[in-house]
Amino acid sequence: MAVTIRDVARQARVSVSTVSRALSAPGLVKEATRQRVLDVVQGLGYQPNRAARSLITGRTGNLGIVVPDLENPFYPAVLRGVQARAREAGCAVFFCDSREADEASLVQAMAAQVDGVVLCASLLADDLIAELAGTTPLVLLNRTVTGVSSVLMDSADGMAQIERHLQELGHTQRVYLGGPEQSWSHNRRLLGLDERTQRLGSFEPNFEGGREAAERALRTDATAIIAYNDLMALGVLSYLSERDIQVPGQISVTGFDNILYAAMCHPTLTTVAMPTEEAGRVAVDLLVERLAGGAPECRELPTKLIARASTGKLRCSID
Amino acid sequence: MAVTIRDVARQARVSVSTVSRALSAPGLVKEATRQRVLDVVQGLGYQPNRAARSLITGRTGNLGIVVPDLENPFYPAVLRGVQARAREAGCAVFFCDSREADEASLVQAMAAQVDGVVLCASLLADDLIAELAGTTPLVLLNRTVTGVSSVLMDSADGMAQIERHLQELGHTQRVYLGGPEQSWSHNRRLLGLDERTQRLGSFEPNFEGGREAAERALRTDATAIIAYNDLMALGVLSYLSERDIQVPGQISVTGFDNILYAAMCHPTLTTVAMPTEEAGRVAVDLLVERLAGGAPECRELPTKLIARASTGKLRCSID
DNA sequence: CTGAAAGCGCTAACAT
DNA sequence: ATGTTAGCGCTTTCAG
Repeated sequence: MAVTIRDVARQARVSVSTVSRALSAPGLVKEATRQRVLDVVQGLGYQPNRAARSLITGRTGNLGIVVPDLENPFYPAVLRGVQARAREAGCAVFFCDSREADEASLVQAMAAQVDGVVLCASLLADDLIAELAGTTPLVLLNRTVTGVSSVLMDSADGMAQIERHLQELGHTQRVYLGGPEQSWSHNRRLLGLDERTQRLGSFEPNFEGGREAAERALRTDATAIIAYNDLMALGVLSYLSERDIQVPGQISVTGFDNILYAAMCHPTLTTVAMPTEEAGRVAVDLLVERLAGGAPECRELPTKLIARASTGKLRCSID
Repeated sequence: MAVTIRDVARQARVSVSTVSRALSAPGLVKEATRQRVLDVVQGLGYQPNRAARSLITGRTGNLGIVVPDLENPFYPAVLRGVQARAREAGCAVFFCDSREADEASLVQAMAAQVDGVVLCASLLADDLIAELAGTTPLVLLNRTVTGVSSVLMDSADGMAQIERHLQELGHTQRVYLGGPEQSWSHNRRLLGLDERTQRLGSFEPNFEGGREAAERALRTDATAIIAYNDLMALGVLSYLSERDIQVPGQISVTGFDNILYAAMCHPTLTTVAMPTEEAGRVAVDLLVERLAGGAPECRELPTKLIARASTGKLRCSID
């Protein structure tokens, strides 16, 4: 069996309560005693049993995060931010990809063994989320529900920046390839979209979705394609390249998220940088504040256009 | 407070032990009683307290995974496999990116609250890993240490397939851009490399590393560049594209891993498909077997060349 | 400042 | 087949 608090107590010639205090309430113990205990702890390699501790305190020291799609590099980036900050707060973090099961049951399952969970880009109904938030401290990411903390990225402004950029380049015929209709991000982006920009359906927010969308987009007379996210934009790029359509010579393309790959593809993708890691960190901050008894809070992080090679000045196409 | 086993017992008019058995040893309880208990459990929304359970059983029902770099799409893919299988086994999973801290301490920290951990592509010394494996059930991924379970992907054969492919295309001048020297995968790939292929240093296994490596590769007279992994290959592609070097017209390029982007980039990348998700699942299987008292075991998964557009027949370059 | 003792919610003997 | 009971390792009153 592993070394327990009793072993430490015996060897340090104090009671178990003193050991406990020396570790979790240093102020309540005489410095000399504390030092002695700490030495023994060190020597024995004692690690408090978390199960026993949380059985009594009701806290686990763990957090959970539920993301919609680990395959979208956006989420691993959020994960990293979450993990980094959680570590600082002394928490370990569970993860779940919600393609495995429905979000609600995943959150519920996690709730049993974490102090709080970060739920990303959830498509659940408002009341369901509110209900979950009643069960376990919840922080939403790119989603809002009244009374629930959330970390937002300013999608509307990001989209507005794209529109401005495209307009400066002379593109009057623009088309937006939409993401999931219920998605908060999609709807926020709509807010930043120029009313003259044509909206085209709702597509899967991935590479394949982008390819499908591109096919539809080509049937319009648009000279600029605004994709819901980078993954879709990549699909668009791939589709156009197959058809030997020059980007940005004939058509300009923009993405959204600034995933790593946006800088690696050809042509490099004009997109909107999302503060993903930062958002992950802030989500943990909000969770921690919540656990400390704070009120729900929303924080919106700025986004920024990254102009790259996939957008260019409008040229009169000759065909 | 949440509903406890006593509440269930009271309402079902049985003792707590019967409730406990009805849930964890169905065979020991009369069907009728069991049903009654289950109904009450359902009605009350009872969820056993995991801390209490693990305090006594010594099991947590949790697994951990430590990866070297979440930014490499390879690892999110492994994560998904791990999570999927872990869910089937009723386990939740913790994750850690080892850029946060050194692998050993991460594993050690996890060990305190999981039944076992999957350690991916570790660069730790053999004896350190063996030591960790003594502390907590461990399964290595793409790494071997005697006496420790591991899931391997056949890198040597994958590399051999690349070599064959390139040779069939007529490339006699080939250069290999190496990954981290201590890395098991790197060394296995070396095993599949033709002895006539030139080896070029050791680079960071990411996009930037690929760009640096490309610059070096261009100083050789190679007509085919074999990159350690896809991320590096993408860096190579980007570098060559900037210098207007045609791929595969002037130089062929191969990657390794078959990350999603390998199919999205331009030209699409010839690479070796790694069974990432499968490996994640197998890792969990091995862990579960280990926990059930099985002996350490190694499992090697096959790899497969995916020929795409970045490789082509050798043409006499005119310059 | 320190110790003794009472549980946290559950499982696993041990009875019946 | 079911009930009783003794802890798992820890924190936290309550006394001193």
